[in-house]
Amino acid sequence: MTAMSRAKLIAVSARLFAKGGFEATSMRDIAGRSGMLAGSMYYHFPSKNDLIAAVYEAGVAEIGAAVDEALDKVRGPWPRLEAGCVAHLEALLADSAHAAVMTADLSRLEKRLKRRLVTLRDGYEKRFVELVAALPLPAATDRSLWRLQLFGALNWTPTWYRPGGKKPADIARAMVAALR
Amino acid sequence: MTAMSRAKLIAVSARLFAKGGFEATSMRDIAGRSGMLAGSMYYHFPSKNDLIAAVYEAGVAEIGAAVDEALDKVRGPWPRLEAGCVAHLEALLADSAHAAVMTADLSRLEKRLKRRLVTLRDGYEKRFVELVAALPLPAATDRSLWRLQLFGALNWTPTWYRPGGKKPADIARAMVAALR
DNA sequence: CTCCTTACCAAACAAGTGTTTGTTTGGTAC
DNA sequence: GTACCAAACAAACACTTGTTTGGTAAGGAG
Repeated sequence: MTAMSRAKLIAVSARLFAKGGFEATSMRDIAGRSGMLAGSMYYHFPSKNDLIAAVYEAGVAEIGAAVDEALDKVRGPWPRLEAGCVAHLEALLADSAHAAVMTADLSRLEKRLKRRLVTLRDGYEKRFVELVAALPLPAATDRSLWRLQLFGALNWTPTWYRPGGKKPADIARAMVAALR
Repeated sequence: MTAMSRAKLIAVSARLFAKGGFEATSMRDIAGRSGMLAGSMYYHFPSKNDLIAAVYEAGVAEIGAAVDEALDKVRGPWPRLEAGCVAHLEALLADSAHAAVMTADLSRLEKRLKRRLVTLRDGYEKRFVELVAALPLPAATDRSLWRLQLFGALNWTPTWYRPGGKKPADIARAMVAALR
């Protein structure tokens, strides 16, 4: 079935992209771990860029769904922000997940592809813009910068996080609390 | 003179590494912008990894000196942390500087090289460990996580910062203030 | 004037890149 | 049983990568 191979390629790609970045991961790497040869992937995806886009889209969909589900259960501005951040960080640090590609560096991708991915990412981050807008923060607060600060701290965690220490959810909660 | 070409290669490499990462920047890129051919660089550096190490070392030295100088002028735990963060962020966002390589991703470098760079980086960050240790924070605060949160927010800024908006120093001050 | 070092060029190397091509396989529909 | 199609293989494409090699102009030392 087409769908099965396609899904497998996306899953394998997500894992490799998250670990090594887009450029350092070759089509042969992905193909090998998916049980096929590099050329065969071009039956499923017309180019590497299209594969990257598909993986990113899957990642955004996954983390977006996780955050939305978490938000549905909670009421009140601060608890909602906290729940969103917990879901966000848990998705980022779950090694088997697609979502980790979201912290990948987009700067050296082709302009068209980059625009597409940035649009996807912005659509996801809109949730957090609204969550921050609902907070009762001091009037002088630059909410845009405040959100970037929170997001930066969360998105930076993959660079230092090691399984076995504090749990992702506890990290996220502590970070929200520190900014409160 | 050896020293001149060497310094030029390091400066050019720093700029390109900061913009495109280590892997995406080729020896031919660097050589071309330095007025020589790729092979000629091997007179100055035995390998690309050695060049990377030299650039990183220069970056750490530069940002370390900037932070130390800023700290010398200020007294009191909070003002000192603020001054350190301002110097840190200004060095990161100054496009001509070497220091921006410090936010580069080290994960896919060779293990030996990575260890060397991590050691350099830890030596630099020690300053901030001490700055945070001196703060009068609530007893329950996890200072290690608190510092990682601050550093993450600062180090993430290069991904969204655009010249023309808030000045780096103001961003750094706002981030310290938000965590206070 | 000769010798030697410095600093570089020009050209090639093997390995790896994304991608294209022609062909083969297994299965399903008429 | 003949057609067709999905899905893959095998091999090559042109190109880029870090690195190596042999040669060479410039300049100072003896």
